[in-house]
Amino acid sequence: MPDAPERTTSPDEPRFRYTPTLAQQIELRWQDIWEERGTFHAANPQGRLTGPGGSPAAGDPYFIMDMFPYPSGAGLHVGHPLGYIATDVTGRFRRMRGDNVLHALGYDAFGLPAEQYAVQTGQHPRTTTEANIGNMRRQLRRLGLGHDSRRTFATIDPEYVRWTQWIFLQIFESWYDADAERPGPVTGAGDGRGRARPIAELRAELAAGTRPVPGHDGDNAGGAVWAALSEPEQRDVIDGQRLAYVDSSPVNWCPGLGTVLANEEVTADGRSERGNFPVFQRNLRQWKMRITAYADRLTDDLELIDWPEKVKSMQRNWIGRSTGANVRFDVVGTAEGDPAGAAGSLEVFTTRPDTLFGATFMVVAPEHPLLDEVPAAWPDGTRSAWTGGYDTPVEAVAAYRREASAKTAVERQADAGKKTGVFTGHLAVNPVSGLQVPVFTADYVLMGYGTGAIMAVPGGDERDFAFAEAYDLPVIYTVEPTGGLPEDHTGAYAGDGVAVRSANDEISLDGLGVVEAKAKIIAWLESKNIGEGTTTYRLNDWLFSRQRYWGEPFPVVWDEDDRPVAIPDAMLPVDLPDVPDYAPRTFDPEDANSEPEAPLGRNDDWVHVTLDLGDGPKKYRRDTNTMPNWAGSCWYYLRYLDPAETSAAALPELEKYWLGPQHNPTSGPAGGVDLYVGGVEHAVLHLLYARFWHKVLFDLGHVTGVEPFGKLFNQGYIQAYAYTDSRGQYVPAEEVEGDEQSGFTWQGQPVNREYGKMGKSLKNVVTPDEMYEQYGADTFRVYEMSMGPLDLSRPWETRAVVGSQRFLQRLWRNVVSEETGELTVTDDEPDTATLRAVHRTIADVRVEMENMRPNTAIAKLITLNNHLTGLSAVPRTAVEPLVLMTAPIAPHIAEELWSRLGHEESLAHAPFPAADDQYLVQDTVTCVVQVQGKVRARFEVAPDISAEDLEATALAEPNVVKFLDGRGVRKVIVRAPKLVNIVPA
RNA sequence: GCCGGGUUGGCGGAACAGGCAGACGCGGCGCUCUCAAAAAGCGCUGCCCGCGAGGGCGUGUGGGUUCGAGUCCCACACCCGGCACCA
Repeated sequence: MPDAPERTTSPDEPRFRYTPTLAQQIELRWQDIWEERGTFHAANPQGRLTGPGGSPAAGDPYFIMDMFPYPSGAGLHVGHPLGYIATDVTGRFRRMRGDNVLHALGYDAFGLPAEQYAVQTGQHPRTTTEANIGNMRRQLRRLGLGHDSRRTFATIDPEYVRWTQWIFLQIFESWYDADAERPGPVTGAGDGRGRARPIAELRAELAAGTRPVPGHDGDNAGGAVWAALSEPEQRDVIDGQRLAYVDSSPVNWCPGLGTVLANEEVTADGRSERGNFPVFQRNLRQWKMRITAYADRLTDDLELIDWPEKVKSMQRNWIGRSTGANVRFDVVGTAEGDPAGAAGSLEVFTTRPDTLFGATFMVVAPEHPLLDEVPAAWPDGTRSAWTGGYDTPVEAVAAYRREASAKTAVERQADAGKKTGVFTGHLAVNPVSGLQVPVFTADYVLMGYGTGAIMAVPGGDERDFAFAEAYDLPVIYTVEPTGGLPEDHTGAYAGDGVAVRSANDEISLDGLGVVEAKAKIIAWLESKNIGEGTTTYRLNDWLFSRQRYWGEPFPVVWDEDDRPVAIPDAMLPVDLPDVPDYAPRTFDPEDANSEPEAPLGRNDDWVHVTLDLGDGPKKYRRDTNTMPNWAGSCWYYLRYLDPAETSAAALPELEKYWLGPQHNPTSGPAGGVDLYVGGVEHAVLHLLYARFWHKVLFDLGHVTGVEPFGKLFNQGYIQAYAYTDSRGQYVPAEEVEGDEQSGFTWQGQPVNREYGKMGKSLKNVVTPDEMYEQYGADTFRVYEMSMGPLDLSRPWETRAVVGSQRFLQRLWRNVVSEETGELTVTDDEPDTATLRAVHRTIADVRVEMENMRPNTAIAKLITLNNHLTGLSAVPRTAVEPLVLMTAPIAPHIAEELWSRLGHEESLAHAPFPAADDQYLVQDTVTCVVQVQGKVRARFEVAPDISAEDLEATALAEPNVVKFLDGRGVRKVIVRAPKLVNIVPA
């Protein structure tokens, strides 16, 4: 039986009780008043955006931001607004403290789900997306968020797209000069060198001959080498240096979605994060961004920002910096009739160059180019176990490569640890020992990391050891702990120790520790020009194109030589064309050999154009890719400064004021948004990409700080229980009865409880609209904020919401008569106990709010409110501070009470109460007496009691005497006035 | 395996800097008001023993430091999240 006692106003309920109906009236009215008065308008230091009533900027700028929503068609559930309420509470608090608070909300509206939803409903994505934004705006407005409505926008707005494309072109028209001096803070081991510079400067330096021509030998003095190149050759050189570039390399192709994806959008088991389709590695010509040029700065500058350690470490891991050396091994032609002859050299990356003497074989990834040619016959000494049963290396390698490419990421992962591989027939020369070592190919070496080849040191690496064991390869231990390895030692030794067996005629590492040995061998390798110290990253360049309709078109056309040409700024934005069909061309998810087909290519008139880009009308082909939806979220914080600005993405003066380094007392040297709240799911996606773009913009002089987000806060998620019946079907959660002890039932039958997300299919969704209806927005806000600390995930429990409602009802009743609606407060002086309670609460609530702990702030407000409830009459001077302190959390009821208390101005800008110290001192405090650490007595004493008096009083306590039980006193610890601890003899 | 976070009543959670464990809320129990119920108000509510005064136990487990440990140190177990054959 559903038990749903609808809580509506019953006839005999007092007329002026704070009911859901009244709450709703109050809330809607104040929302209109705020909007009319522009209460939450933040004032820019200059220009058209001013504060409430046209006021100029005053107070410290404080920029607070949410990760903006993606307007899906599903609507909101009660979990979504959690972060928005939290930022609103903080913003309202800071505003009352006198800060100039910038808080607004835009919409992240391009992307796959919006497109899929549109395809499903058969409407244009713009239509459905705009409808979704409208719906979401309505639901959020009802929450009473104190946003500056003049500053909202969506990433699909043509003016916004224009600047997204402009930033793309800034990146396209830049290159990374690793030697250029860089302004701004120096972090990590960095030398403050390396920054993006305009391509025009590169071209000028190449022409002037002050810089060698990349990829072309010869002395470019006077620009001779450069001048000798043809114009197309020059353009190829330039295009190869751009921070946004097109190249053909292995990318993630997802036939099920019909698009390529960035590494960050592919899960560890090789599937698309969205849709969970298989992803295949394919060589395709695609746009990339040279994020790897920023790998060091992206790692090191994490020191400058106040972010959760978890997110910082996820970014560090993702970038995956490791230092070591590249070492080149000569590869020898071996068998007679080997067509390859001397096959040149094989370069490996190692973090342990000090173990070079222990390299007894080598391994290259199956995709490694060395395998394109292998010896025709097995060299002498080839063991049968190495050949995989094939007669020639050619067959063996071909078979292994086939096998490896057919393996999915899942299989590859499942096989991790189990070593497979095959001898390639190649032999290489260990440059320090002179030994010829066999070159294997095995899939435990990845082409995408380092050089795709390793020197295998089975004595020092577990994986190499496992391979050596499987293929019967020699093991040399070159590092031993002091005292040597035990007789029965088996497996690799990867621990600390000193080098042994590591000497030749020219160099000896023996006796050196790992660190010293590394330095020495690197110096030696460099002197012989067979290797050098280097740093490698797990991070790869960011794949930036998508074969989708619903995204920003690239502001680039291709000329008749098939080289990219930027669209001039004045011709931006490049709008999305009308196409007959905007659905992506998707394929059988398993069909790795399908080819991406961009929907923008379906409009010939749009694709093939004649444009005058400054050198007369010419024929061009437009780029038919679109940008990933991360593009819009990479810079939206800048647009809040003034979304209507037409001369720049963001005006420098505004950027400096709101985002620059030290723009307020708590802003750090990197500057950035003062508080950025959102879920942790974007740790290596949006948050990494946005930092990258920001650094490019910094290098090019468009922003003054090196980081976009000074402080990041990850809010927890609201979870919910879901229930399944005996067949495993979900049943409506709101109709389930019972509890943990008695068990849960639905319509009389026992059901199973699960804990997790809220979702339609789980039949446990609770919507904000239901909460507005049944309790009002203020109660909903109080409940969400009181559930626990903001960074913790916790279960939603609708029946507990009533506690928050009772609090507000009691607060209402402390000011207004439920019977008559008249004000009930008195102008009498509060008694001392009340004054103390008020000022204690003020002092505490300030601290809790400063530290973003609304849950404990609410607890203290409730305590004060309950104290006032117990009084025969509530003094105005006691309840007014309470109303003000409640305002950030429950703003509507607070405004209403404030206005009924006779104040004409909104309290949104009223000063937050300040505690008067004289009421914070108690005239008595409770002293606790412990005997051996256990509390045995307590009594009231004056706060300034002397240690001697306190000790004497404590020792005289009857219960203390009883527990001392005649034993003497060994020691007395006195912490006047609160504690005495007596240690018996 | 590595990295990050966590484990406190029936439930969500408090506890500043090592000093009264369990604030506040939900739920539960009792009382007041009421013809009755709801709402509201008041009181109690960690577990165990005891009529009571009171006592014993108690913050995942085991040890340690300390006059005193939820808090600090060591070891372990379990849970959540991330990464994972990254050379």
